[in-house]
Amino acid sequence: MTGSTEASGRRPRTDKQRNRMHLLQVAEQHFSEHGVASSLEAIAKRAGVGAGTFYRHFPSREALIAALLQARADDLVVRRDAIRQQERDTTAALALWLDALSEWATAFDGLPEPLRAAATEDSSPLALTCQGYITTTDEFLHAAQRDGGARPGIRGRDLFLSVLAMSWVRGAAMADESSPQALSALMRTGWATSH
Amino acid sequence: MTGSTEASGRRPRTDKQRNRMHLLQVAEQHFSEHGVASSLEAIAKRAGVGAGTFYRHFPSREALIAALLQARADDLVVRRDAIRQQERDTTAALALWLDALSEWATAFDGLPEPLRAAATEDSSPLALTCQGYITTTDEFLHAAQRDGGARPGIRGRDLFLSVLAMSWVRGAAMADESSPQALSALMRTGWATSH
DNA sequence: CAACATACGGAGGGTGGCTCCGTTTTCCAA
DNA sequence: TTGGAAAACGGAGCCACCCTCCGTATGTTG
Repeated sequence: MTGSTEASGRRPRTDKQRNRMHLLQVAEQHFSEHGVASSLEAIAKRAGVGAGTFYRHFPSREALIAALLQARADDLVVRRDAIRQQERDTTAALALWLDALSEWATAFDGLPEPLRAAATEDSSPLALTCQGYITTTDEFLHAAQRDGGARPGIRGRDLFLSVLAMSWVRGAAMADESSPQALSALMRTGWATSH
Repeated sequence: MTGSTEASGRRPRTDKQRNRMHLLQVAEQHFSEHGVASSLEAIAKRAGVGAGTFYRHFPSREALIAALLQARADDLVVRRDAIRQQERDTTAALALWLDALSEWATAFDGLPEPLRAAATEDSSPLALTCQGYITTTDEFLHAAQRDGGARPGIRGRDLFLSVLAMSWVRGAAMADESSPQALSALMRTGWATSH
């Protein structure tokens, strides 16, 4: 994936690769501690790198987030495939997939915000990622709808956005123990059929 | 309400009142155009007022938002009372109230964000406002639950947060025509009983 | 119309995003 | 091995924004 958009014949310089890796590690740590809205300069400094270098690697906050999520994409694909193979009940499968998505969307504090933006703006580095997961959601959803486990008239996009919304609320409702659970249940009742 | 927390005997200076009114008008306009996350300095400048004056009137963005919402509080109270009197079906009443809340929460772009924060942090100027509406939601909800129109095990707080979440998503899903509707339906299905 | 309280203005300090360009490092070919 | 072109780096610097502080101006009251 490194240098995917570069058409040049020469492979990237080693110091570049090294810096990129290091920045990603530091960013992962920093975002885990302070959320994705925290200072990018702080990350650069913590990585012992100039601001210029940082922005050359990741031109925007979203680009950095996209790069970090890339690493977790594999996990999600694995879970998706595991659900597909192990869970024959399409309704349960959809529920499991939404759980996985929800977990993914709360990997960092404040993550739902840029994800929501990316789900509508095509120009974001995160847009492609979101689009992929929306499609996957659509697949699970269609299967469940075909089997009568999910209401018709709902689209994958709606469910994806709902997951983001619930994850967004969860970030605030942490103080309250039971709200996240209640909200998940409410959402599930929303898409599932009533038997 | 003006000067509610001031215990002084003397009434506020006229220029202060004038500035406050003017700032509120300008802020209303500016937030309507650019959302509640836009620059406060811009509002001060647009109002022809120094930064100091601005912050003396509204020490924080949240304080300004709270003041702006204060004006709309009357509307909501009127709607609440109208629903209580005119709608005898408690389930429909709850639905109407949630619609009203949803409209309120989307008065400005980006409003759900500070509202969510206020719903959990007591120290916010918005906290009291949110708490009041949560209580009202609880009242409508309890009535509906008593009549079997809403599922048990849900709390007003959960519904309030759900409304915020849906409003939050709506801000992004605008490009898409049907998503808001789909999400509202999904949420309603979530709290209503199935008959 | 003092003189006192109150409010105003805007300079200025701090933070953070992002750019630009002189310097350094890497790499490859001779 | 080495010369030099290409690629990256570093951080000074600019801009936008938040917010505070204090000298100045303006109401207010006796």
